[in-house]
Amino acid sequence: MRWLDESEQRVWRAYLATSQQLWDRLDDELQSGTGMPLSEYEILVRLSEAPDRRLRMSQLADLVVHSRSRLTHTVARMEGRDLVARRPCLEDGRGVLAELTDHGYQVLAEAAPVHVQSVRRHMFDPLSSEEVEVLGRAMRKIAESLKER
Amino acid sequence: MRWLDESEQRVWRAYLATSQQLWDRLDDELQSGTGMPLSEYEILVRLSEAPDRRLRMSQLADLVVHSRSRLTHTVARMEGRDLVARRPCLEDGRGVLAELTDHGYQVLAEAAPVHVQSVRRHMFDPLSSEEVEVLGRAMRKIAESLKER
DNA sequence: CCAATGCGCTTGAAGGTTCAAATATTCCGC
DNA sequence: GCGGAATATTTGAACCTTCAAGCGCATTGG
Repeated sequence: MRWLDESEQRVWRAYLATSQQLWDRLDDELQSGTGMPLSEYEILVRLSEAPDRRLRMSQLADLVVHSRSRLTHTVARMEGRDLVARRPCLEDGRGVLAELTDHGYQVLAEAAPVHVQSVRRHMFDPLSSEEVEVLGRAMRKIAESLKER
Repeated sequence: MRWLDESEQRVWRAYLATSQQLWDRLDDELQSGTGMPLSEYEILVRLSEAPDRRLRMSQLADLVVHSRSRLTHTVARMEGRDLVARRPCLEDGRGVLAELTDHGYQVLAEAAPVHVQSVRRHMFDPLSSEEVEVLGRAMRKIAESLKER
């Protein structure tokens, strides 16, 4: 079995710590600007981009990388705040559609600039365009490899 | 206010989704191999590297990127499983030292190969050495920039 | 000295996520 | 069509994290 060498170790730890810190910061900035956690914001974004602002629960879960169960609970809470609504799916009686409400759209429209600014400031501004490019490629390669097995 | 363009958008989403999936996968593989979540494993690692296998609670919290409160609760649970012990800090009566127990060390030693293999497989194997290098640099730059404000 | 303020950590409750099991519907082979 | 396996989602309890408040020790300034 092969261990990580010094420099791999450094990369791995930088990645691990920084990815947490970055998430925490973006989440904080969004929450203090809008009261909404980043994980819920992502749900609004995905719905807003879908045809008729609707998606099946499981598609949505995959897009935002949540478990089915987590999404069910989260959507239930968001439904209570009138951000999304649930509708039965006509093509498949087992399915449920989550739909962005008008109010949800409003909230999203207010939150978006706050979030975009955070992302720009903390992720893109510190990096050269070459670094951004390689980072994107690296993440896509990792994602690709995660799909196998 | 400047929005993200197409390609920035792609990078950002690839980063966001993949970093979650990667964490989930590493966590799953560690848990199914050892029963321990990755977040607790990280605590054992940091303690094992500290002089006398001890660290102040707040240093440890910073290293693993947990809130103080979260660390208190987690260490309490781990203490119950005899992975760590708490000792008073002699230099500062307010402080508490978390110390790795022998049993904790054992558990760590068994878990480490499982985890290292996951990291190698899912993070390093898919990337060229140039990509690894740039990824490390990019994450360090982001971390640096997060420190300011 | 010793009050006042701050720091390090903990507490308990509220909130969110996971886990295993339940429900309902569809799909498949016969 | 019908029974059985598979799929989509939900449920509720256990578990973990966050949040606000609290406790005790340390430090500082008068």
